[in-house]
Amino acid sequence: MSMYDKLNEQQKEAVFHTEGPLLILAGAGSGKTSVITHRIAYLIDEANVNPYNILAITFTNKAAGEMRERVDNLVGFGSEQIFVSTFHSLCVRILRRHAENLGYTNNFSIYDSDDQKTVMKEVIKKLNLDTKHYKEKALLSKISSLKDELVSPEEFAISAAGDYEKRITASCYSEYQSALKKSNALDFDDLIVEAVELFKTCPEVLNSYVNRFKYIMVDEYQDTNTAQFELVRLLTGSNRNLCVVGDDDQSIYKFRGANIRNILDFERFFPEAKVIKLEQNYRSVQNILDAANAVIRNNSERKDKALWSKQKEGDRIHFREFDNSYEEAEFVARDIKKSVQEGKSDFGDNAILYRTNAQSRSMEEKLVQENVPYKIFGGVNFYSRREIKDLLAYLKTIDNARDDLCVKRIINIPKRGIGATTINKLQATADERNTTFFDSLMHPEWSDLKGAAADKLHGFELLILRLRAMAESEKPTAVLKEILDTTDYINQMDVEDEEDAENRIENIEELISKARLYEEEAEEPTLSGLLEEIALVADIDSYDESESRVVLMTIHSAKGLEFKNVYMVGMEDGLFPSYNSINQGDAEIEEERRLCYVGITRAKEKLTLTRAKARMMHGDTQYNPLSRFVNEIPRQLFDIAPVTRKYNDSYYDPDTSESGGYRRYDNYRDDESGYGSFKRNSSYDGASGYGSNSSGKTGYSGFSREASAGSSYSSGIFSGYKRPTAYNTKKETPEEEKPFFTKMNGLSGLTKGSDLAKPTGDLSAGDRVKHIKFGEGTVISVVKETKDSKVTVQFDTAGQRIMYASFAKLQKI
DNA sequence: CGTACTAGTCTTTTT
DNA sequence: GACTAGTACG
Repeated sequence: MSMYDKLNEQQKEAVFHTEGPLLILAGAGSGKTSVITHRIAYLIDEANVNPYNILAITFTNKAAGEMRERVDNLVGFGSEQIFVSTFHSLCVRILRRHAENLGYTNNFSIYDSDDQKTVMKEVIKKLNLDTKHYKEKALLSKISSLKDELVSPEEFAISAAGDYEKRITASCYSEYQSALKKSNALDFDDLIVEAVELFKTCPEVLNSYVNRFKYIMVDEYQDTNTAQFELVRLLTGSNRNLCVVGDDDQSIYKFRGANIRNILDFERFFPEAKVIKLEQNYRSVQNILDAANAVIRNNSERKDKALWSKQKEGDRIHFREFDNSYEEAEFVARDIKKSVQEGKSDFGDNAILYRTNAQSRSMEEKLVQENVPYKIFGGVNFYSRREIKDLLAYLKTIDNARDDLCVKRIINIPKRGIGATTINKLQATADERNTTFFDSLMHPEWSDLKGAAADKLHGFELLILRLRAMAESEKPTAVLKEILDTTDYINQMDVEDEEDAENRIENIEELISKARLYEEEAEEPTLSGLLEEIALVADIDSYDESESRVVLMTIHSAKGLEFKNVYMVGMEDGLFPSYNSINQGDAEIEEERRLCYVGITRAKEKLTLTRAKARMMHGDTQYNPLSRFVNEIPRQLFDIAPVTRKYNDSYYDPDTSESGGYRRYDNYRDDESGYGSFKRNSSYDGASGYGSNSSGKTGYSGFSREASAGSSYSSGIFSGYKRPTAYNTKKETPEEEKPFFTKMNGLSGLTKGSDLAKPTGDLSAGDRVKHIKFGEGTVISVVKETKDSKVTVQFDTAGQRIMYASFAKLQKI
């Protein structure tokens, strides 16, 4: 029996079709990954294709790794030779090699969105534009979509000629590009655009890649934009062995430039293309599939498909409605806990999916309270934390001398007495002489700076030069440690309190272990390589399905994943679909609907939809009607059907209406008394017994993004918590490598003011206490330490925790 | 030059 | 409500 026997007819057809263009329309859960990996195996084993000639492009690094692993299991050897990568890392690899052809050096920096903003802000200033009217974010998003469509600054300038606003945008675009180029930097979009540019201007370079990549596969093809398509088209060359896999119903990245035409027009570009539809779903039970089909049916622009399954009917879809988001979260947390306790699932089988990252907060709070282990993906990026950005800016400065942005970021970190005045002078000189900022600071006399100011600059210059020399021979981690040592960074950080300091130190440790991991795994570790890897990771890349923790993420992030139990929370019009899409029109609603379809089809066995009648948004309470998508699901599929209502029902009265009515959206924003903005402040929260948050000013700020159940977390400050991290938690730093920071005075220099050591009242064993996050509990023991007391508390619902009294804000009751 | 306070923006989604 | 950038003042 061969490994291809378990494939169905359509899947086999796709696997065995090796020559010529192939479009696979793969419905959700139709065994798409299996087809891709088997096809690669078939190419290697049966069609005698050299693995070296295969290129597979995926959406995330995680998907790339998985694909390689699965191919590895199918073919005996050679899978490491396959080039599996994301669009962005593929382009970086190519560009590093040929950067000179485009006027960059091969150690170019990659700018993230924060960097982009900084650059654009300077552009706006330089062009003397009104900062009130011209927002860097809006300009950047416009520029980004131009790049997605491969429109150059010059081309856009021509098309903008007659339009004043457009002309302004055009000049910003052009200035922004030259600023990047001067800094030897590329933004995310440039990676693709410049690779295409390279191929168009250097046919011999393109040729070398066409010769190498004789067989190309693109996963999640519905999410490619015009630039990415062009790249693939060029790479395919005359080989024409391009296989793309996608599902137009799962296209959810239009806002990022994804062009649905790429899928709809594939056959126009490749008239000889074979098209195969995979319509049998292997993932979900029939009820879930029926719900998904019922929702997506309401979209008009789609390739016709009919998902079917041989699976059993399964559970009904669960629907629950709550008064507010706290009750919603509490239900989900308890429902998961119950399911695990009854042996129906493992924590890791459960996923909580939401439309916006902000919704993770209330979920997190209740999960902590119920002692449910979880992991949140997305949200604030690990690498955008201040201390991490600082250290990376040092590394980038060392790596790429032309990166003005980074130099300016760290020139006064830690404080060296080099202020805005000096920086402005140096920048002016740099502009005048058309050189880099660093060059300018090496010659203070150019800017008429002497005495103390010049000395300080000289000191900084020497530091960077020394570190740069060190980087020539030493590993990135050694350089990183040297930076921390010489700048005394840890002790110089200005921190809010000890907890903040702990947080940041852990983040820095995390960065070091990430660098160490990179050094161990990379064939040829370099500083540029490390920085590149950091720039291109996604949070989701660290998802490990073998971990026993509830997964929290946006529906966008969940694409491509599957879970036994899925909770889709916040099913409210205004949240999902979002206000923006509702105001914009049908195309946007259809995209939201596809998102809903993606969410539903993540579930294998159990799908639970929840909705809160009242929800805090932007600081005030919103009363949103039930999501229209829930109404699109036939009521017989639910265990408890939602109260149906018509779209333009009478207006909503929170006091009398049982489950929310529906009001038209026309100008809801202008009409203060209208839909959506009933301010009732804390009275509402108070009534439901969840008002605690308004009093504690720290609110959730000390909250972790990762937690684990059980008592294994009983050492270290703020036990029970792990800091936010983008990394695989399985790879803990080995114990013996940890003491790195102990030589630096630890925390002693960090503690600011005396309020930290102030006792929270004398606690002793047996006292009943209340904690802002864990609720009530009993003190087990109190251990006095030099500055503080370590208190062990047995919480009624959140298990046993050890915490420092002064930070825990324990209230005696 | 550095700090502390204020005002504005944000929350739709991300490689 | 939370975070950030910008500004006024010491």
